[in-house]
Amino acid sequence: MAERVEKERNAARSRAAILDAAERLFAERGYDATSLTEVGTAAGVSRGTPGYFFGSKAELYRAVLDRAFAEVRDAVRAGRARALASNQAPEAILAGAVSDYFDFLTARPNFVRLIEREALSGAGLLEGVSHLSAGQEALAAISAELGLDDAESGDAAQLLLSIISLCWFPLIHARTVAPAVGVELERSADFERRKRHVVSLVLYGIAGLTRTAPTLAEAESHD
Amino acid sequence: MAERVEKERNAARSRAAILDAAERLFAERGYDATSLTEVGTAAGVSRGTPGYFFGSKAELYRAVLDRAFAEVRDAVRAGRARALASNQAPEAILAGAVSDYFDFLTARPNFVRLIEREALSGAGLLEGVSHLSAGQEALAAISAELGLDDAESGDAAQLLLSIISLCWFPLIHARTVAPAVGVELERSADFERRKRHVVSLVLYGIAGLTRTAPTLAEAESHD
DNA sequence: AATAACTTGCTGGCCAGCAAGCAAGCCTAC
DNA sequence: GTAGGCTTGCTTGCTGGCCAGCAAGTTATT
Repeated sequence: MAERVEKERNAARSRAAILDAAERLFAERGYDATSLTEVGTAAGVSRGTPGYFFGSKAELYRAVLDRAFAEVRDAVRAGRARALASNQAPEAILAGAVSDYFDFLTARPNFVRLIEREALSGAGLLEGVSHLSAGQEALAAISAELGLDDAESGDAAQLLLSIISLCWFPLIHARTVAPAVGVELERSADFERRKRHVVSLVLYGIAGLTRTAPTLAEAESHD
Repeated sequence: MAERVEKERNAARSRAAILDAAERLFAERGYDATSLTEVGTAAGVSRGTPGYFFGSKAELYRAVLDRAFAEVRDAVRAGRARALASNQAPEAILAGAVSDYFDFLTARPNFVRLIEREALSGAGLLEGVSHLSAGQEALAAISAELGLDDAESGDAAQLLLSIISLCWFPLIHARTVAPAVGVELERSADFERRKRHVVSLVLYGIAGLTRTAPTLAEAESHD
């Protein structure tokens, strides 16, 4: 068998391997529960190499986050450009965007888990990161799509947050809350059904929200 | 100064204080990042007392989860009973339930964070816990409320999961995703606005979903 | 072309620090 | 005085950071 895998020295390759391994381990087990020894082993290098390249565990973690955010930001931009280029109706574009976002997150469980862990840890690192721009771009896109002016963009932000909530949640709670309320999310067909439900809900919601004009305060009928 | 606060021996009191402190610390910092020394200090007992009462760190954690779940299950039952007793229209009941659930979670950040951390850690402990019953009860309530029979209860489950997603997310991501997309959640007025949006979205969604009869497959207009 | 001087990728031993768990013992209420 | 509530001393295991060192290049000099 080919035991002669790849043993030539290659800093770029090692760095990338370490980043990959660290991203997976940090996402799966969390920062504290991941040792640099494990990262090194998973990356096919020695215990000391992660420290050699990244200085400290904290800096390695930071590097993992930076790379992940950069990837997401690029994807959001690409998706927005694609939506702008197409000449579909606003509702179809929205439906497509929601569907694409759902798929995007589903394909990147590491990213979702990393952010989730960050949120639980106080999110100190996220504040400085350039991630905000991706959200702002998405918000502008949705406001434009729905034809809302600045005064109403608060509603667009609320809607965007709802879309994110709906796409995000199944990825975290596929084995906790979802089965507890009778939603299976084991097979990909289950995820497809979930996605269709989310898209439908968002579309019906938009229809209702835009019908009820500027502010939607009077939709409330409770206490 | 009154250094003589409360020094009488009281096992029940100490147990409860340890559970309270552990719940807070586990929720805020996570399992790994919380030491039994910290739990003891926060509970006003010594380093060794948590171990004395609960045997091990893992068993203490388990006890924290059990107590939290029991509280939630009771709250769900109480809320359901209240809804059944009232004679409001289905939509009003749903709106009230969503609003109440939103408030319930907002008042229990520890619970939300504990479950979130469990979900990220593989959720081994949640499978056995009696938490499932709360979800099933809520599901039955919603199905009955919307007048869905068993064949359609899958849609009710999807809707329930959406409601939970929408109420859950702002609590986790008030300082991460929410500000990134332009939704402020700092003050309670911000949370009120968010709650109103969620209730509206759910109501509009229900209107759309129930209008489109048994299965809502054809609501899809994308790829 | 050959060799010496130097850089860079990577390893593994060492150490300080901290956490969990155990066990022996102290203190208080009965 | 004794049982149970509670503390404290200690062990053991593990982690991250530091560092010395080595080997595989790379550059400069002849």
